[in-house]
Amino acid sequence: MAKLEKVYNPKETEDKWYNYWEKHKFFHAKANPNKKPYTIVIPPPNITGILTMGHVLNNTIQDVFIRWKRMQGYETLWMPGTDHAGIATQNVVEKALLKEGITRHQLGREKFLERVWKWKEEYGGTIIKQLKKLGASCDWERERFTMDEGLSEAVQEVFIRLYNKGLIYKGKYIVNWCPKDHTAISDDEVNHTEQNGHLWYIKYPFIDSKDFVTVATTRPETMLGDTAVAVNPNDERYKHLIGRYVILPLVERKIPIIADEFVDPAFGTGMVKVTPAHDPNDYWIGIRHNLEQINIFDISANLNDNAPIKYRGKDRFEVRMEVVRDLESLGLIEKIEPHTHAVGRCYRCNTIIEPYLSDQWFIKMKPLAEPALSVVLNGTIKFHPDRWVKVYEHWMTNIRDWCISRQLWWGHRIPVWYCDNCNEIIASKKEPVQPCPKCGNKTFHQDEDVLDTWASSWLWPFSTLGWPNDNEDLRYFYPTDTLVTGPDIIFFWVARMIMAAMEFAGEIPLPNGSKRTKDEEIVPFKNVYFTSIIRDAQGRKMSKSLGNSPDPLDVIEEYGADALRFTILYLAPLGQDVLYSNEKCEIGRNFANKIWNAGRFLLMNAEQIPNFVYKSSEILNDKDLDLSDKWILSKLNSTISELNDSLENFYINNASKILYDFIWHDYCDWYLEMIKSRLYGIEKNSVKTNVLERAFYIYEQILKMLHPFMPFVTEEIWQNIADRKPGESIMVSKFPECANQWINKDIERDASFMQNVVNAIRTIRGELNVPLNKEITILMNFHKVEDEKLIKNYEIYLKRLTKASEVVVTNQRPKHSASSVVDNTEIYIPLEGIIDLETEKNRIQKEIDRINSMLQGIEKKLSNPNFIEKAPQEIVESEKKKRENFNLTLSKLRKNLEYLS
RNA sequence: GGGCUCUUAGCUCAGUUGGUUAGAGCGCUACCUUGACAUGGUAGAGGCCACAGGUUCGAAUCCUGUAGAGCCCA
Repeated sequence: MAKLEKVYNPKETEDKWYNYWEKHKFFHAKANPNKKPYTIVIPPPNITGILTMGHVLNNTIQDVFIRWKRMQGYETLWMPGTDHAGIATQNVVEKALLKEGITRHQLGREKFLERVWKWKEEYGGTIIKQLKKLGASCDWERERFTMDEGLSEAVQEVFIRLYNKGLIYKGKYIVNWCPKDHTAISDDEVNHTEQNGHLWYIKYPFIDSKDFVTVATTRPETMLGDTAVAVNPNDERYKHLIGRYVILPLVERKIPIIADEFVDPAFGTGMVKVTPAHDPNDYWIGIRHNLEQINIFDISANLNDNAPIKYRGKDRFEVRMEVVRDLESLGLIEKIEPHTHAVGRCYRCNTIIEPYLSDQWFIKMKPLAEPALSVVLNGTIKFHPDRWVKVYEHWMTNIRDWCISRQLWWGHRIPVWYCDNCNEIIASKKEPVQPCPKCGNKTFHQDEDVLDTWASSWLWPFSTLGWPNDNEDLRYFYPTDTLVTGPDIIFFWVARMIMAAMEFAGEIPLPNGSKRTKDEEIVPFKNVYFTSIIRDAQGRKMSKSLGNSPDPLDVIEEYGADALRFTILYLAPLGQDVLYSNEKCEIGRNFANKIWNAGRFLLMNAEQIPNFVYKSSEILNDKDLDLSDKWILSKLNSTISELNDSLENFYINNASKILYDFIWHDYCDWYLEMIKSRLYGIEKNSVKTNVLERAFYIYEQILKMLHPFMPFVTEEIWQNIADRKPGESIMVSKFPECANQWINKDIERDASFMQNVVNAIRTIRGELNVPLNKEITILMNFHKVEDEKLIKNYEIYLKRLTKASEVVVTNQRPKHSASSVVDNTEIYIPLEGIIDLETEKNRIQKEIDRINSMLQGIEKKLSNPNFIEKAPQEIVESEKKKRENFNLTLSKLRKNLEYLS
């Protein structure tokens, strides 16, 4: 049999077993009509990314579910892959080019894309390699990429169908423009932050008098694009001005004063400047009043030729100061007030967003949102924790159209062709071969823009399985079961996946070929688990600039992947943030070591019994059972049951605690300590064999339960405790099931009585400083004969666990002894010469006080007639029972105290 | 402005449908290298469950309000 080192060393085992699992294709799933499928799609990490603590949490949770279901006999697919991340990837490659002194424009679109693909081949797999270090049991043979041929086809297919359905349209609209990335971004890619700024009050003189009006603005530079001044139609102060004209200073443009409901009379002066091309609200005012839209910026937000000559080519913030100076010199600044307001920034590069008028493609979201909202509200899709339903509902009911075009080169090019002659729009995957339906021309050019990256990831749950092409895997593995993701992408991704699925997945045939009709057959997943956010020990978000994000690979190197996995699950309650620091991984490391050493203990004992060989078996050896065995089997089975319940209900953190407590405190602290009595005692070898075999069996059940959480150490030990054939693995063994017949509350009560007696004696030893090397005698005066019988039967345990030489039953209270009362059984430890009377008296007095205060609480309840009358009978009864017991205990304690005096 | 979460031991947090002696890990104190493990064992100290009302026989748990912390949306 194997010999284990004293301390578990993860470095020697992790890569070995990961390679073994891959070699035997344990991660690979195949459609199997005889089994139920269980599917998870990975939230595709960005190819520019490296593994973060957030990924560790997210993917560990997925791996736990996947490994657990796989062991339960499901055909389990964890679909992996990566996301092409349009802006991020383009930025990375552009930066690399810049080092060579070239821009992407010098290189040209085609050559640039070649470079991006080359970059992707070289570096794009980093995060995938890192996931393997973590132990992720993804089906790597199926790995997908959002720019794969198949996924690209899905994206084009969806665009064309939605376009033909009238749900995609193109138009000149004001969008969020990033002046650094030179692209539009969608509403939810803009982060709003409060910022200190100013409110400038600017005078606009009337065209026909020396008088003026005053407008207030936070962005004075945009006045160069103003085409009106607006007031609220109900604002009595300004009613008479409506229809008059003012001269726009610096520009000398004549602009009207108009009335629009949108204007808030309480803001500033109640008069606002209107810049339809550079403010979303002004844009709609402009549409309503048919105002001219004057774009004053170029794509970098420098002033363009629509601005007066002196400002052209200059940056927007430089021009802001210049405009203010120029207005001041003309005496047109009335005042400047400090003002805080929300400023939108690009989520990728933090540049301040410029509302910008441009040609963009949009998806009409309302019709897609309705069915997607109802499947969440009616519970077909469940969120964990469920409070996210409200957030989802709010967003879905106020949904706005999705700007899907991006002015980038890296991404899915929009499958739209324009007739070179008449600009007719034709949506098509390939260049049209038919002449233009409008003018008959035969040459076309494709739209220059690409699609938002999320326009491919929203199809992920079915595009990764081959959609739009029908196939067996798609029919079998769709829909997926659980999605594990961060709440920060609930709108970007989760909501849109549900919308896409409700629109398209109904057409996927069921495995038997029939049509999907029920919601639960169409939705992309049944459960969404929203993970916590990992913060540092001070509660700050992990960020590059703070340098407070540990590299998970360093952590794995130092503590082991199992330790990291277990620790992060142990720390992460559902829906709450996690405060993480590397030292906390000691929880997981120490736990792994504890389990390791329990295995080591069993193996060492196996050597002591002649001819003992542990043969792994699903069958429990139930010969020579005693209290400790029945107790641990009862505990084992209730643990299995609670563990499965916790996992079913997504209380994964609770699951980790259940395992920790059972393994450490029940199995190691009590059970292994108790079986030592028989293993080291005078029992026959056959008894020792039975006891040890059972201990091994329970241990193997433990390893299996723990495997989804700590895959490496459990595999390493599992392979060592018995002879395993090549190709066997704990990861494909059967997950423990609860055997109800072993759960026995009477046994648990008896065991806990004995444990309480042991604890009471240990407390005496501890508090009176009686070291373990000094053997003691235990005298007991029993309250119940059954308890007396019990202790007599199992006095070997009592002796071993308290280091006592004998246990004597007596009804005499000896002089100079320490005492305790457990379930009204009195325990005396004669300590002549050692015992400090004062210490012992204090100890007993403290116990008397404690019981007394509890008793008072109970008396109070029982003396309340309302309680007797209204509380359920069994509660009243149990309180009465408690009162009786406490009174009895108290009288015994008091007698003991008297006796010492 | 609207919405959501959190506030329990020195620290980080459990406490899943109201009745437990309110728990764990870390940290702290004392003792212990005993034939799995010092990455260990045994014991101990430490809590008016943020505050104020209310519902109830009974509230850490349900409701309302207040204060503080954080997040999301506009």
